[in-house]
Amino acid sequence: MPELPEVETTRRGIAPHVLGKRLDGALVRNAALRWPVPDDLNERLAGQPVDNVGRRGKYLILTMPRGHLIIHLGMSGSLRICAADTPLKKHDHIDIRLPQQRVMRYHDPRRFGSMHWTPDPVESHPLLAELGVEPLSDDFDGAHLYSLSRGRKIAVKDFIMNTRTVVGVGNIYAAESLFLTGIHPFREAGRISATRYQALAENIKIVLAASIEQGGTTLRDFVTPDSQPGYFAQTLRVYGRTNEPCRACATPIKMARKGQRSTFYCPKCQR
DNA sequence: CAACGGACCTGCCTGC
DNA sequence: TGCAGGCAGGTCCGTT
Repeated sequence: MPELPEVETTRRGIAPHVLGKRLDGALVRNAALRWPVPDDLNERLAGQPVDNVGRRGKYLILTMPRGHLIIHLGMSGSLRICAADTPLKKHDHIDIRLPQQRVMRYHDPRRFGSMHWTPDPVESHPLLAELGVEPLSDDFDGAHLYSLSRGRKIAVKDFIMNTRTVVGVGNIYAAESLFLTGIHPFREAGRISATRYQALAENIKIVLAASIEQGGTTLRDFVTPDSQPGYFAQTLRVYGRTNEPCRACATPIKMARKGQRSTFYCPKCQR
């Protein structure tokens, strides 16, 4: 489900309900996520106030005096704030218990998401330590993409989706930003000019920021913690638009599969 | 090293 | 109506 805009939308949604609150532990109904949920999660969280609600790439990070709760939503995960006695839906795996009988409820049908606890500096956690730059930071620009890509034969779409290159760019926003820049998704990363990478970096920032403004992209079931859908889907130019006319030149949008993933592009606008 | 495909898991949609 | 097959927003890991 979530790429960076959906995770950021989730972060903003939960923050007012969680920030500064003292957690009353966790209720783990199903610990079988992508990695096992720590069996002492309840004891780790109990009684601790949340000092910060942050994000690194697609990881949400709740910082407490004794450590950090790290949450990844995988493909189908979501968080929702509700009363503790709200009837359970299928795949409601974990409740993070808040004051006054409220909970932050983790729902994840496919269970590709995960939850971790670390008492160490969060950036040293193995899953975060090797992550690339944040796309909306000043560290991310065309020069960064250009220098990292020299000598690489990988397709540019795979290159910008690699979390060591830059975090947060998933299948939707990779396709969209390449369309805006007029770059074919299968072009070799090492054979793209500095000028084009400058434009690509700018378009990645524009697309991600615009989607965050719209509350993310709801394709099937993404909703914010307050149960609102995102509205960026109506802005998509190529993703999911197979055979529909290109918004720039009316050529039918192509869909191609590479590995397990679909990619969408305009065969005329993107070279 | 870099590149690529498989793996994890459930739900939903299509077509026979 | 039932069932098989394909597809889905991520990313780690093993193999070439």
